[in-house]
Amino acid sequence: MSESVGRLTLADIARLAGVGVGTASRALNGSSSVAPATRARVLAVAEQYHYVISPDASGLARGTTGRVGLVVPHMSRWFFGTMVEALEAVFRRADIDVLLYHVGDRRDRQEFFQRLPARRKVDALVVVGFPIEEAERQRLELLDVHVVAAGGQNADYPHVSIDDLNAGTQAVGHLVSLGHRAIAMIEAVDPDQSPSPSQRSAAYYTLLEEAGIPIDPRLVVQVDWGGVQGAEAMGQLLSLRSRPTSVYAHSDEVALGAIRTIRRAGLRIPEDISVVGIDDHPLARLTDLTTVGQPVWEQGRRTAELVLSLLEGGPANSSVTLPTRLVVRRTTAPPAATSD
Amino acid sequence: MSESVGRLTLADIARLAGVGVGTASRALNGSSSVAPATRARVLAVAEQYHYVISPDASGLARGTTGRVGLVVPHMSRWFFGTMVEALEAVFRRADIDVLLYHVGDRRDRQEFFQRLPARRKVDALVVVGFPIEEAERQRLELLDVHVVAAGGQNADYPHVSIDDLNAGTQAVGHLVSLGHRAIAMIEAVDPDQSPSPSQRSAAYYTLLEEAGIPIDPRLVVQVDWGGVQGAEAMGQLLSLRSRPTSVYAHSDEVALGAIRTIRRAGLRIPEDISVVGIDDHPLARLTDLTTVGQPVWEQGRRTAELVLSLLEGGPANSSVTLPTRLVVRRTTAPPAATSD
DNA sequence: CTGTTAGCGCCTTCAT
DNA sequence: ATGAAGGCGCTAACAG
Repeated sequence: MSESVGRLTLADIARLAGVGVGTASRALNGSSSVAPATRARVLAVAEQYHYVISPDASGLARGTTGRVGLVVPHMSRWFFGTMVEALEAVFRRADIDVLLYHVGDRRDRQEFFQRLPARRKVDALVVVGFPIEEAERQRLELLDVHVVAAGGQNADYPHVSIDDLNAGTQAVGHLVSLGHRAIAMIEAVDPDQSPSPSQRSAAYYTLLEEAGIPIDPRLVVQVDWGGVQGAEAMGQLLSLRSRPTSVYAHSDEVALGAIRTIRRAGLRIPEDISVVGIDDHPLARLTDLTTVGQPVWEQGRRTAELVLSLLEGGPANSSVTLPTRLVVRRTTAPPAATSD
Repeated sequence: MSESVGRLTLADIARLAGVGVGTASRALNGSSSVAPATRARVLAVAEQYHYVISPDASGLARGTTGRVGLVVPHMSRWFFGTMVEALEAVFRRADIDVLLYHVGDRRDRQEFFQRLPARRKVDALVVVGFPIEEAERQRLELLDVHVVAAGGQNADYPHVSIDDLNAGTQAVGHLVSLGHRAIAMIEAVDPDQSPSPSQRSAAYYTLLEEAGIPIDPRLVVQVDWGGVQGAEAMGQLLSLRSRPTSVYAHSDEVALGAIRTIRRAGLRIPEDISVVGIDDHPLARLTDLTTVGQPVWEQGRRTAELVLSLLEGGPANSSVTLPTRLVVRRTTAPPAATSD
């Protein structure tokens, strides 16, 4: 014999099992119309020779890739990592492979949409955590596959995310109802994204207005996403003549940075200053940070399920908004009584 | 005309450009032997119709997949995320796609090696951050592709990583040279991994012995990887009759948890207790944690390059060990003078 | 340099 | 239920 080496093909298995390639194929794919005995024989041979069908050849003939692409702007951040984990988990169960596309900075991103490296390689694309611009959307059409967005508002595509406006309202509302009036906000923007007007910020303005609290522009600081930036922003806030009694940060990571600065300045939390973030990052629990939790894993899971549904011809208009919830821990309290 | 809809094929492009499929193929693939004018024409047509070659069909004919698989035990942790980012960056530049396989817990892992979902789908496999067991190694042979390990000692495969023994030595050595003798160690083990005897622990024992410091088993606590676990371990350490003057944690995340417990207990760092970790996690900088930095991105980059080299027929025995370096910040200091 | 022709490994009618 | 044959989209070897 000569095929002791090299990869066996379907034809080999068929011959070895004494059937035609057609039957072999059907048997391996669990097609209904195959005699149980025949199937067993084929399966046995395949098993014995450690044979598995070539997904690429199969896909070529079938017209599908069996893959989905994930476009992610960050990998080393909890939110995105968790999201990817959830997505992968669902896709894996459906026997779909995950192709990873990292678009770190603006250049990566531009190149991704220009070259479209995912062309002809995926059955669907999941965009995680950033809004698609119109020009990008047009490029994506060339992919000619389903596109869904996860964890970011993307009006153009079916998406699953949280209600940022509501999340922000829960955070700021908590501060307001605690009696705070000098409420600062640290806006976190992704330096590599178009600085879209955040709903998390909108919540702040709306709520303060409703509470009859005049907006003090000096209490609003905008920084790049991240702990160090949060720390710096807080430094700025502390240097203010009339220091805020509370801080609303757009994310826990930023909040943690702020907390560090506050502590270093010798101030106590929450006695002197209250801090609230958004996310319910694992570190929030560790540091007793009051925050607005968002179901990250769930967002990933639902997104993947949405994709699977679309792949099976399901309706394309089924976006999902998941609830967030205020998690009160120990970085918030009523403001200290002052002689103001 | 009829092919205004549906995906164009190479044959279409060839016809449209007035050449044979062979020439079209060569032109698109940048093969040398094609008249500049001809190539230009083909490229123009392809461009005009937004045509790109089918990677799967191409791969089928060529015998390669153009993909590599990444096997990762965690996605939401900084170390792994960064690693993946680095790997992806290099592979992308080489026009190689990245298939992601997440093996979270032991069951995932077992299933991965049992089913080998990557079979026939990748040209190489990169195992990130965990040691391969013998049984698993045998299964991997069925993949019949290059396997390389990143960020973990895998004697069986070419790998790039740091020298854990050395890293630990730098950390503990720092404490010893500072004058500490009551040095505690918080060992971090991944609950989903085989609890291999860590070199980071070996460093501790060796160094203490060399310094003539008797080993006190109560000063060594083993916990699952993570901040909360580190915090708990520290609680245990603080409840000891003779409290340690310093703590060596296997990772920054664990160290940060420990720090939290220390602060909560009303003790000062580094005055009352020194803390040193390993990794140089971004948070370490934010929190002024003394640590032993390891070049994570670099490990990923080198690993990917090693893979590319292997794919081009390079030597298979070129493992790489990257240096770590002590980063002294503000959580370590000489022990307070006692009347001991 | 370029056109033609076999495959690459599998799926899917179409008959039987 | 099963075998035979055509086709999926592309590459490579061969003649020119």
